[in-house]
Amino acid sequence: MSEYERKRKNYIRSKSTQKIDSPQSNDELEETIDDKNPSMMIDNNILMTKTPQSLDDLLDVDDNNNENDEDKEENENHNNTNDDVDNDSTHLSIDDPTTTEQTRQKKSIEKNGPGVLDVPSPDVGLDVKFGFNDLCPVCGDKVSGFHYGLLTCESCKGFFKRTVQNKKNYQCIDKQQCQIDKTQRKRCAFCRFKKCLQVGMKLEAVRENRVRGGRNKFGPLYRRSRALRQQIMRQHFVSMVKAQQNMIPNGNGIDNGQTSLDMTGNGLQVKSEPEQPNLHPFQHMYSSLQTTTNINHSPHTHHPNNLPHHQQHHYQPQKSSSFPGVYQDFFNTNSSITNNTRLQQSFQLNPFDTYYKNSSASSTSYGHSPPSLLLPSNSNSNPASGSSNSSSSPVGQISSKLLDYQISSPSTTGTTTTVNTTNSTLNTSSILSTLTMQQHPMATNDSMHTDTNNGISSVYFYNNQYLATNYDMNDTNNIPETLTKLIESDQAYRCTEIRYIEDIQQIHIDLTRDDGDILVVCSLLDKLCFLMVDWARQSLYFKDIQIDNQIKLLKAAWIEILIIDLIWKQCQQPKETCVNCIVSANGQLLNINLIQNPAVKKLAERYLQCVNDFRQLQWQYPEYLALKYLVLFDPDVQGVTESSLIEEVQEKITNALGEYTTDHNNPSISNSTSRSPSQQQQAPTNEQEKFACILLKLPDVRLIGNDLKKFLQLIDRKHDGKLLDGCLLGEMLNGLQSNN
DNA sequence: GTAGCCTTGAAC
DNA sequence: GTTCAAGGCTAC
Repeated sequence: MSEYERKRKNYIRSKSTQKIDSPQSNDELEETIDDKNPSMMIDNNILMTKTPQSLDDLLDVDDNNNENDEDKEENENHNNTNDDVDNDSTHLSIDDPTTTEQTRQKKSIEKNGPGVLDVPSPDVGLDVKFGFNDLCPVCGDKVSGFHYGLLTCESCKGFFKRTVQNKKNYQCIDKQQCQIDKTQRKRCAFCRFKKCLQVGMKLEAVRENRVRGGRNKFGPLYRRSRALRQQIMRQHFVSMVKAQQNMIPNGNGIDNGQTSLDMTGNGLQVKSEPEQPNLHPFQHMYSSLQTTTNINHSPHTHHPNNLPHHQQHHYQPQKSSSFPGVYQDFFNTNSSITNNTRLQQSFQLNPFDTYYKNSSASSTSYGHSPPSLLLPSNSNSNPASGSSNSSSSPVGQISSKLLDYQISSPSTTGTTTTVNTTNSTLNTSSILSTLTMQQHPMATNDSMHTDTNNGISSVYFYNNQYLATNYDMNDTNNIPETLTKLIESDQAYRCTEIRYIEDIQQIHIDLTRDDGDILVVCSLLDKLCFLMVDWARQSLYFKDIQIDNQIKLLKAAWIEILIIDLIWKQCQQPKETCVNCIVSANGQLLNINLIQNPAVKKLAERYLQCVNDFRQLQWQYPEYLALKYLVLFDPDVQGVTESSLIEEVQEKITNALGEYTTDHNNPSISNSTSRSPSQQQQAPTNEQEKFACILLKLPDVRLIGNDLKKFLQLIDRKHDGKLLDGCLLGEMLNGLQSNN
């Protein structure tokens, strides 16, 4: 019997001795509140007195039942209190879910009246407890609880503990890419441990002094993880309920706006077994989200230098360390645990580093001059091109021109806006601070139409790179309001962005150069940073956040947003036209076979794989936008003070994305006629999984972003920090440090 | 070495 | 007092 089952039985046993009508304890209530979005609580209260009018209503009912394991059962018991449900029925929910479900639905109808059906508890209807909610992200075995930062099985917990405590040094006899699952997890300890780290298990949670008992400092993070998990479960549940609606006879498969599940007279219809989803990806998504929220932005990052003093000796990845080998390899290859690359500079771990040590002669010259960058042809669009700038770095000097232009660009509104710097402790010498405090020149319709000869064609040309070829802007049917707003906000920005596009498009990258044309690449990235900040500071919701928090969010998310933008752009190109090529932001096709640095080439290959994965998902413009916002609005970013507001936005967008993917993933619903032939050939993704699959790509994006950052930092270091000195890219690369 | 179960104790 | 995520124990 697993620990989980034992606990479950113990729990049921303990419940059997409780009074049925015993009130919920304060602790339980606090935990319930703590794990939920406050808005959900309000909705739940409302739901107590009204008929659910939408799936969201139903969802919130589900949420009421959908606590973490014990909490969930707790709620079930309390929800059933009025029904005088005995403990046998609770027990039956394990052994005979069908019977229990029928009973539950009957009781639900009796309790709520006709037309109101409680959403089946995941425990009995969706088998969440034994589904994606309980699969170890490392091996897929059954989860036994939170261990070292995330939900894992007992064996991986033990394995992780043994490895860290005993300073194991594993080796992989293959290519360090072994499949880790329940049956094969013993085969390769190296890859198993690697996966443990990749999914987010925390080294620092293993106690150096081996003190038993007690709780650790991750409590709040664990709670947040639970909240995220519940959020995902809710979305998943919406997908299934909607899919199920479409399958119900006489349901017409059409959402006529009356989305409440009126099962009057046939309460068991909903019992028709929901299509059992492939649940495993959700577990990975969950762990990925944990990775997203807990690793890189967490104050408890894996990085050794962030560890408590008493644990530091565990993680000194220096050659003389008593803890060598495996950690060096993982710090080297697993960027998910090495966000703060600057702190790693004392040890050589990165393949980029090795390469550049071996090829220093080719990487130190600035001899190649990118004329389009250093001397923007359109001097009119750069009124401050001759401005003074203290930056002496090549990229910094280039950036200053765009920065000066942006700072000096007049507001088209003709009004003066006071920037909200309340409570701000900004370092106004920072480029990012300066940019975020700028009043944004809002778009006007004129900006699209005044220049008939150049403007519109450019706008269309440019927008065609960003707007989905398979997305009809006029088709706003079934688009959640939140996403509609995002789209409007994004479109407004695209009109202003045109000012910079020409400058970007003039860039030319020559990959055949010995140095990979790194200066030009950095310059392009630097400009993209400007555009990204420009985009963010006028974006919906982001404008409402204090500027110092805006800066922190941007510094945490910038590279992932850039990568998502690039991937999106590439996805808009027919696959056949860019085989083995990266579609650069300047429109250039970069053949990765021309990349000479093997590490960079490998990174490029991973990027293209990621692009391919997104292609297969057939993600659409609203989904792309939502993903960017989800990356940007990360409440776990270190030092952010408006976490609840940010989390609120995150949840809002998550819900909207879930709703949209459910409504638009069905090829018959989405605008399949406008898909490219290559897209039509792609097998449509299971509609119940698309939401998860999209979010599942975020860890990949993060890994690619982290490796890219490491690469850029190494390049900069190779040039004594002068390559990116004084430019926005350099500032972004320094991450949160400069802001703390 | 693995993995299931047990014990512990700080946080709640 | 309860919870739950640590470490420990031990059969395999």
